Amino acid sequence: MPQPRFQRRKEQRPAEITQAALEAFAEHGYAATRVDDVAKRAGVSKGLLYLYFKTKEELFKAVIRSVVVPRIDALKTDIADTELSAEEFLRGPFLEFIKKLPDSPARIVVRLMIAEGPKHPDLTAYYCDKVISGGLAALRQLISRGVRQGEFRQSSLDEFPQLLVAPALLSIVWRTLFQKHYPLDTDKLLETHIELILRAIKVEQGDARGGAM
Amino acid sequence: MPQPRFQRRKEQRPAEITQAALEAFAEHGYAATRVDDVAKRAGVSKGLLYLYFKTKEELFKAVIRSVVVPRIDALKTDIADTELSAEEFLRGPFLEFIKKLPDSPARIVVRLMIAEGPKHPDLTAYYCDKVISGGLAALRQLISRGVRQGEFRQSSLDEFPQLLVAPALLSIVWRTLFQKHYPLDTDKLLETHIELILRAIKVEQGDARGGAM
DNA sequence: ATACTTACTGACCCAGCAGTCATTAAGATA
DNA sequence: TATCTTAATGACTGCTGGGTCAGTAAGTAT
Repeated sequence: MPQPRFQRRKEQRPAEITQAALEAFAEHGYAATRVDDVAKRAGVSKGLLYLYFKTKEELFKAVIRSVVVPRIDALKTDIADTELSAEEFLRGPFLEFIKKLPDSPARIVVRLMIAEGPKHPDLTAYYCDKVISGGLAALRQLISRGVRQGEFRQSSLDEFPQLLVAPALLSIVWRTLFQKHYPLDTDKLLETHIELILRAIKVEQGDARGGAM
Repeated sequence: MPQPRFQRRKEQRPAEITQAALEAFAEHGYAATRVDDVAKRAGVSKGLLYLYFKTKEELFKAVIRSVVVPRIDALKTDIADTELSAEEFLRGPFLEFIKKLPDSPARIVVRLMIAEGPKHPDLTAYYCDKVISGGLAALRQLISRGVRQGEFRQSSLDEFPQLLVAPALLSIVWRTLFQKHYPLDTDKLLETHIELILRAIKVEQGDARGGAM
């Protein structure tokens, strides 16, 4: 009794296809990936793919959205709900969060957004709104809390929360381009960064804990 | 009397073509740019372009090289030759240097490298060697000098000079993607960053810990 | 069973583009 | 001026790959 040549699985198809597309885009980038290749990876015909996604561009947007939404929501609720002090949060959950980025699908999304973003203004606006504004607002809130509670001195950091994540972006880019030519311990880099920032913004106590880092 | 239909200008052509290509790539990215469009921008026929560059990929590599080489050399000699103290150098020439990046062709090169780098290992190796290693070594040297002369305390920063330029990378990316949705004063961001880093690594006054560890 | 709906297939179409080459004319040489 | 070299042209080609659609068969209702 032969296997049926295919199964009808209307529900799962879109997710399977975006997952396959993510992998293909990760390897070749958007422009150089053939729709046919995505379909093959998903174990599906090209025709079916076009049944779920009107164009290659629509597929691209769906891929970005599928990765982006869950992650940023996690960080936002983390910051809102935590019991930790601002410093503890930065050293703990926040550091863990940015450490994971360079090996997560976020890496692929960042590369895709940088490469293709300018050609897709609506997608960029969406990304800006969902990821950037939301994420930065959450960080700003965290820093303000630190200032309010006397942990941190007043500084320009709450005007530029981007500075907290800049090294994460660098780590992501490094991983995609240089890691094998020029290895970099991104975990340690990110730890060092948090350490430096905290040293710069913490209110000085009389403690003069000036040890090397 | 009509203008001659074209002029023979063997010397200038390559530079004109790479310049045109840079502009075209900046607008559409590498893959989506047609060679014909580059030729038109350069005021030249496609055939001529192929006389100077064997393939589109060769043209791409030439573009990257044409932008990258002069800039990084400038920074390296600056650091080697300066009379300034390390702190003065960071606040002065270095800050100026990274402030210029987000509006310079470097922005385009960064985008192109992130998008296409993984597909061109030899180019990435070249870039890594010329730009990254060189630039980072120069920065490491600057920091070490600061430590040696008692300006800076020993820190992990000289292990990760990347942290000095991470916000510049972020500024570049921000400019290419979000600037019009979500304006950012990158100059001020970079100033803030230098300020924070210096506060973190400067030996505190009255603190006599020198170079020895 | 039988009829019916629709998820799914894959051969096909054709626009668009990298790369070629026979031809043209700018400018050097004498 | 006549001759030669080669920078420069642009029409042409072959192929790649996005997108289509007539047909097929999996599942469902009766």
